[in-house]
Amino acid sequence: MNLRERKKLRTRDALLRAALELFATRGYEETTVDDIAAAVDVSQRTFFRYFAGKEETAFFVPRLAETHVVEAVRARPPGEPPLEALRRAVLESWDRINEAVEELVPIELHMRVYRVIESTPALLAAHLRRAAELEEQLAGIIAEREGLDVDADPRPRIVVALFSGVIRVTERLWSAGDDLSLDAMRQLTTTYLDQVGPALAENWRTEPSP
Amino acid sequence: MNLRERKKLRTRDALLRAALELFATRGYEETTVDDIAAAVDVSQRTFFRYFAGKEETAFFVPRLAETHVVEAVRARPPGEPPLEALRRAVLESWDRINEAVEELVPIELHMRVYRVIESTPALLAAHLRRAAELEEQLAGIIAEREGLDVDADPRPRIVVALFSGVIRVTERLWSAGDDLSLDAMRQLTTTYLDQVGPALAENWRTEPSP
DNA sequence: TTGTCAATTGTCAGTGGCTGTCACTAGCCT
DNA sequence: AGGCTAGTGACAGCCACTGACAATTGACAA
Repeated sequence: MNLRERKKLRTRDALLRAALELFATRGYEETTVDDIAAAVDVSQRTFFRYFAGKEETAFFVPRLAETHVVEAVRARPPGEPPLEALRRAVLESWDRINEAVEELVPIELHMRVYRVIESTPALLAAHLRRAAELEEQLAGIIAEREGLDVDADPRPRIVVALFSGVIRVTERLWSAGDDLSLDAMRQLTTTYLDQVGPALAENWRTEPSP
Repeated sequence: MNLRERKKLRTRDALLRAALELFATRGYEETTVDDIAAAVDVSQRTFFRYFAGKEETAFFVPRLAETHVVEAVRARPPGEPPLEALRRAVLESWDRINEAVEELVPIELHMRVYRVIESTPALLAAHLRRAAELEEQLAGIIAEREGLDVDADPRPRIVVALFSGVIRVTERLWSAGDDLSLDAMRQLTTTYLDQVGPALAENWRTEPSP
């Protein structure tokens, strides 16, 4: 790796960390891009050469997490019922996610930023839009697993919608609570998913759609 | 009603209609607030005295619809199972929604704007955030119907999350399709809800939570 | 009517996010 | 060593949005 490229990475990471630190302490709206650039001693223009916008810095870490979740779902054994696959994938991927995140920024910082995301209207909106895109991706994967056409059979999109809905609820509760540990999240998620599990058919194949 | 107040309403409606017309034809990002103000021949500052932001004009009509849905859910007989109440409330409220909308702007225009909302990232994000707020409201109503505490029992938030997830999927499909009629929407919604219905317990009370 | 008061509006100036342009500098490669 | 190019800073400009103040317009009483 070049000196040039190393320098670039260092600048990007510095910008990222400075931004997150400022968001977590001062708040998102209260932080200007100039503040971030100044904290790293680069021009505002340079900031925009590394990130498409202020928002992107806030979602840099979540993006990592999403990637891992998608991979985890893809890695699930094909025999597993869809909802089960989603559940296990999510629960299992968190450990690896945590590792990957820690390499970039302290998890503790990410946690604080996550709370900012949930409590800042503009960021929450962006978060939900990203979640919607993830849903679309997952629906595609589920459909493929089951050998279905996403646009012909409603079920892939529906399970994913149901599943994501529950995840959203737990995310919100978790970020609002005072135990921000991984275990708390896992606990909350299983509890909430268990409220739906018994109510959903275990296997589509034994119950063909009309 | 005063001349003053009548004039105000006229200005607001003119701004609203001009904005929606411009969004529908030119696109949201391509329309500046100055364009909207100019179309009505008022200053940009005046626009911001009627609407908190450009976004608000795009969601003026959807806000109406949300109000009606909430009322429709509130009006459901208490004996009805939660999911059933939500389903009927939504399906039944559309007629009244359509009437109320038509008094403000041509429905056809609203339909076109809705497509713009779904296809403009910034608007889609805002739409999802609003939907999340609606969910919270509905969860409260459901909890009250069932005599539960929203924060103690997960079920209200979960049904609403599941229900809303399905509605979102149908909204997207509907707005992407080429039949923008009410009947098409109703058809799509019932079809999709029927895919979940049999999979969810009919009544919580016969199946107490753990 | 007319004069006074209050609401509505326009103008102006300024902030913050974001983009295009251009010249310059620092690292790369031969 | 020196030309090439990626990365940067400086500057100008667009757009959404806000605050402050002055001008205008409708409301209402004398």
